Amino acid sequence: MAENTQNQGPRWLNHDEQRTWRAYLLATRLLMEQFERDLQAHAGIPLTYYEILGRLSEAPDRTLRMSHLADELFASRSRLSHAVARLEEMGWVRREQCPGDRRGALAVMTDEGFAALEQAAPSHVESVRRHLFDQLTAAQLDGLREVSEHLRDHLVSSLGLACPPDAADATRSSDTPS
Amino acid sequence: MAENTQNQGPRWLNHDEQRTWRAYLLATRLLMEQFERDLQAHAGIPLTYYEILGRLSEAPDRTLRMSHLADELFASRSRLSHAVARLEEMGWVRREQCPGDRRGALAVMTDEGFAALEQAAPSHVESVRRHLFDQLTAAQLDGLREVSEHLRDHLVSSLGLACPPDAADATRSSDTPS
DNA sequence: CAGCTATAGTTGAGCTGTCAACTACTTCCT
DNA sequence: AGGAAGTAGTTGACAGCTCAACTATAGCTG
Repeated sequence: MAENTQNQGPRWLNHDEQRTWRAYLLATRLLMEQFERDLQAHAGIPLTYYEILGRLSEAPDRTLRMSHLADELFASRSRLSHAVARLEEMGWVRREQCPGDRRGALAVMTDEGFAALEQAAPSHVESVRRHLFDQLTAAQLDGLREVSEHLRDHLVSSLGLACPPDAADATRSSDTPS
Repeated sequence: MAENTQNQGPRWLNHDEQRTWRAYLLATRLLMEQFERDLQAHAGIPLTYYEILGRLSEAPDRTLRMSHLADELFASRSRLSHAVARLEEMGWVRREQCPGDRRGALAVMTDEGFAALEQAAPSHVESVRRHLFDQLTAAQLDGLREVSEHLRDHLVSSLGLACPPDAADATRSSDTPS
C-alpha cells in the first residue's frame, strides 16, 4: 500500500537493487568487523587509531596539527581529540603547543608509537590482503577503485554543502542579547 | 627498510593497491556515516535497528526468534539482545516466550514499530538512492554487486572456520576442577 | 536417569563514537 | 583600537558495540 500515491512516491528499490544493497551492506560490515577484530587482536587498537598513526608516521617529524590530521582522515575534531587523548595515554602520541598559533595543538608520534605501528602493520596488511585483495581479480579491483573514488568524491563534495546552515547562527549563545 | 627480509616478508600494498584501499575505506565510511546521520535525523534510530525492523516486518506475524534474527543479520546475540531491549523501550518490539523451547525468546514487532518503519523507509531509501545508486552506472552497480557478493561469501565461510577454537574449552569455568 | 555438553539468551563493564556546549585565540572590519 | 565572527580544540553526557561471564534449558550418551 502507498506504493505510488501522488507526489512521485518513494523510489523503492527493485529486486536487483535490493540484492546489491544488501550484499554491499553485509560485505562491508563483515569486512570492517574482520579488520577491526584482527587489528584489535594483534595491536590492541581500532582501525581508526591505526590510521591516525599511519598518517603521523608519514608526516614530516611525525608531527601534524590536529586540524590537518582531522581533515586528512575526514574525522570530526571531537573524534580526533578523544582518539589522540587515548593514544596519549598509551604513550604513542604526545601533544605539543603549536608555535605561531596559540589555539593550535600538534600531535607528535612518539618512538613507542612508531614501533607499535611497525609491529602492527604486517598482520594488518595481511588481513587486508587475505580478505580483500586476494579475493578479487585485477579487473574487479580496478572497478572497485573507480567506484570507491567516485562515491568518495561525491560524498566529500556533498559534505561541504551540508553544513553551512549552522554556521550562520552558531555563535548565537545566551549572552550579548543586544 | 625491512622490505623483503627473509621469511617472505609482509606483502605490502603497492601504490595502486594503497590507492584502492584508501578510497574504499573512505568511501565506505562516509557512505555509512551519511546513512546513519540521515536515518538518525529522520527516524531517530541507527541503521542496524532499521534492519532489525525490516527483517521483522517481512517475517510471518512480524515475529522471529532471537537467534534466527541474529543469524539473518549476522549480528552477535549480544548485540541483538541489547538492540531489542532498546527497541522494546521504544515500544516498537515486544518479547514473547517461545512456545516449545523455554530457553527461546521471540521478537514481535508492534503496530507502532511497523508504523515507525513505514514512516522511516521513504527517506532512508531516498538517501541510499541519492548517495549510492544514483551515483553509479548500471555496469558499475553490477560490478559492485558481484564484488560484494563474492566478498560476503568469502567472509561468511571464513567466519564459520574461525570460531571453533573456543567451543572446545568454552565451558571450562572455575568449578569442577577434576 | 545422571551428567556432560551444547544452545539460547541476558547482562555489565569498558571502549569508541556522536552531538552539543564550551573556552580560548585569531582575524577581519570599521 | 575595539568588537563581531570565525577557527582550534576540548569536554561530558549518552548511545551502541564487543567481549567475557553468567543463567537456564535442551539434548545426547553411557
